[in-house]
Amino acid sequence: MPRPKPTAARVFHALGDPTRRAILERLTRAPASASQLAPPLAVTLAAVVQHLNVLESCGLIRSEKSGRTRTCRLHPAGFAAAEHWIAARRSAWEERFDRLGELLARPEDA
Amino acid sequence: MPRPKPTAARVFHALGDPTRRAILERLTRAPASASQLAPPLAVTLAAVVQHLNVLESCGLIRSEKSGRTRTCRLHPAGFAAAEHWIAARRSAWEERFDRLGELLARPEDA
DNA sequence: GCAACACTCAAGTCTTCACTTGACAATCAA
DNA sequence: TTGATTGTCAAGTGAAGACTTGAGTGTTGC
Repeated sequence: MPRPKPTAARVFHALGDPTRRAILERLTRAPASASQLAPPLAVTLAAVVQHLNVLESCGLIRSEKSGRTRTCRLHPAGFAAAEHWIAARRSAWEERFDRLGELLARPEDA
Repeated sequence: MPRPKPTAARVFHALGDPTRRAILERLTRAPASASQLAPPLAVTLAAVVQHLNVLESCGLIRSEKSGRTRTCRLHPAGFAAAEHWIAARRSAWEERFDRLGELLARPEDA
């Protein structure tokens, strides 16, 4: 099970797919196995496993195998990577906005 | 110019593409026109415009045309949608985590 | 007016990727 | 041991979408 790195790029790509988002929504409620996740999604077990690999490879979930079942649970590292990316863009935007406001508020004595 | 709605689904799909993320990075520094954005991206102007349409349709940027040039700037609505989605998942996860901690910390007198 | 510019639109190509199928491995339970 | 369960692997298919090309529209400046 390769665990490359939770970069924002990988995370956003992972979050772009509706099936994967549905899996994450389900896992916010409780950990689950692949065979538990598949039925409500109307896809094959094999497809679910592929999605789980994507999610795990970018740090959004962790899974551990005991016996023949693989239990998956949310992992916040991937979420943090995405949040940081967004927050950085947002703060840069707000900073520029503030500077603009300052400029506009300055008394026009120039 | 259709402006459907900044849903998290649309935003994550938009953020999943590296070229679009590069455009957003560029726009955090300053507003820009399509022809200004294209050269460093090594794609056609037409491709850039397609990306801009995607970004605008999910609320990540706004653009206004004056004369023959279309100026694009970041717009925080789309970012907020994505942030809210992540925050909701994260808080649900943390709440469950807290309950688990409570359970484990409870004196084992049962 | 005319040429250069900035963008728009409509096909069409080509790659990526979500999904399925079918075979296989490992584990559990009777 | 045997059969059912759970997951893994390897192709292969089909659709979505990123990108290009080429033609066209409106704008600016000479």
